[in-house]
Amino acid sequence: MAAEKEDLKKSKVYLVDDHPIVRQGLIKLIEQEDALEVCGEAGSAGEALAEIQKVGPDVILVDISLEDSNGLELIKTIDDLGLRIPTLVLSMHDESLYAEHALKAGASGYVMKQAAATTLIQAIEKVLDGEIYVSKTMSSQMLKLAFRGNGERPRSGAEALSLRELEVFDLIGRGNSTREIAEQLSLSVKTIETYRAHIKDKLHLRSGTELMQRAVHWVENESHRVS
Amino acid sequence: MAAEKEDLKKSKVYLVDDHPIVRQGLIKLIEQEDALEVCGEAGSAGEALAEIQKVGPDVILVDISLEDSNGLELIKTIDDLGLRIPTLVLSMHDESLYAEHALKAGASGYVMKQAAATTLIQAIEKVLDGEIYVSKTMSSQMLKLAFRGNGERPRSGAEALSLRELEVFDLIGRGNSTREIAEQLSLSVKTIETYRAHIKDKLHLRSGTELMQRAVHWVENESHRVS
DNA sequence: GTTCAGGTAAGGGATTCCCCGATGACCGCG
DNA sequence: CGCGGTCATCGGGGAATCCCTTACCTGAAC
Repeated sequence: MAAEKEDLKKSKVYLVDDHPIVRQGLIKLIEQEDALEVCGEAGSAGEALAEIQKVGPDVILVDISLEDSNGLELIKTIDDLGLRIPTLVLSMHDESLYAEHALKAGASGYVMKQAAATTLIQAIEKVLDGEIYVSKTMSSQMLKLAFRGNGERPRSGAEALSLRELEVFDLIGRGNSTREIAEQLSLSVKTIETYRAHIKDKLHLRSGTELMQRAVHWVENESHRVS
Repeated sequence: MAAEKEDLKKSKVYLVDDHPIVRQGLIKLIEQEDALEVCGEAGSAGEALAEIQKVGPDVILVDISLEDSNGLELIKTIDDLGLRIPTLVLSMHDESLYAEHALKAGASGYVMKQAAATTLIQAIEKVLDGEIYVSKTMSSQMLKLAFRGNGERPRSGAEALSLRELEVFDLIGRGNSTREIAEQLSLSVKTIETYRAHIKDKLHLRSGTELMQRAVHWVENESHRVS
C-alpha cells in the first residue's frame, strides 16, 4: 500500500545474505513494491562493504550468518565507517536470542524469516522512516526489561550468552573444531577455549561433549521455538 | 533456457517451507520461469498434506525444518500415501549431513540454499524429468559408495556399523564422553577409541567433531524410528 | 574513578585423538 | 581344514584438546 512517488524516487535496498536462492527470492519480493528497488546484493561482508559505498543504498537488509563474517559485525563496521544507513537484520534465529544484540550493534530492526512477507515490507518502510522495528512481542518484552536503561536481567539459557559466545556456540553446532573456529574468527585457539568454558558455565554443562551436543541441537532447532 | 510449451502446460510446483519470506521469494523466483508455476504453499506438514491431494502438483519443494514436523517425515508420508509426486529437498543444512537421508526417505533431489538460484531451477527441471538431482560432488561421492545401485550390502550410514559400534555411536550421540562410554560398557578406553576410529572410517568422517555431530543428528532423527 | 562485563590470551596438567599394531573368536568357502 | 574376513578387545606414543586458573585491556555503568 502507498507509493505515490512511483518510479520517481524509489528507495534503494541492499541485500546481504549467504543464500543466493533466498537473495533471489527477496529481490523478486522487494521489486514487487512500487516504492522499493534492490540496488545490489552480496553473500559476504567483504563484498557488501565494497559495494554499498558505491551504490549508496537507503537501507541494508542483512542476515546474521554470512560466508565470511557475522552480520552484526558488518553492521558495526558500517556504523564505524560513519555511513548513516539504517540496517534491518533478517534472520532465521529466534529474535529473543539476537534482537537485543542486533539493536546494540546498531541495527534499526530485526525480522525473523518466520514472519510474513508483508511484515518484512512493513519493517523496511518503518526503518526507512527512521524508526526502529521489532515484533510486537519483542518490543513489549524489551520495554519491560528496560533494555537500554536498567541493565538488570538475570537471564538463563542461550539468551545469557554474549555475542561472541553465541557465535562460537553456533560454529560448534555446525561441526567445527576448536581450531577451525579459531581460524575462521582469526583468534587464538586459547581464546576459543575460554569461550567454550564460559558457555559451558553459563549453560551449566559439565563436559565439552555435552556442549557439543547442545550446540548441535540448537543449530538444528534454530528455526523453532526453543526457550 | 527452453520452455517452448509456454503457458500451455506449465509444471505445477508446490512449496513447503516454514519461512513465509523465503516462500514468497521462491514463488517469485519460480514464476519467473515460463515452464513453471507455483500451485500452492505451506509452512507445515499438516497443511501441505491436506492441500497437495487437492491441487496435484508435479513436484514438491520441501524444506527440512518445518513448523510441526520434519521435511523428511513429510516425504515419507507422501510416499506411503502412494502419491507418485517427485520431491526436492531444499535446505540450509550441509548436504553431507542430509542428502543421503533425504534420498532414502524417497526424495528425488537435494539442493542447499547456499546454491545458486539457477541451480534450483535446474534441479526442479531434472526432477520433473524423473531424474535424481544432487550436487556434483555429492553424486560422485554417492556413486562411489554405490549407495543406491544394487540394493544390497555396500551400505553407508549407521546400518553398516556392527552392533558394538552402533552402541557406541548411540552413546556418543547422547552426549557421553569416551571415558563415560568405556565405564558404562565396562571396556577399556582404548577399545572405545578403536570403535570411534572404525565408525569414522565407515561413515567417511574426517574428525571426531564430525563424528559427534553426526551421532547427535542420528540419535534424534533415526534412532526412534528404526531402533 | 571504581566496579563490572565482555573480549582476548596464556600456562600447565589431564584427557582424548589418531595412526600404528596385536590377539583371539567366530564364520563362511573352496 | 586351513584361509581370509569381520568383530570385539586392548596397547604405545606423540599430537591435539580439554579444563581450570590467571591476566590484561576496554568501555559502559554507577
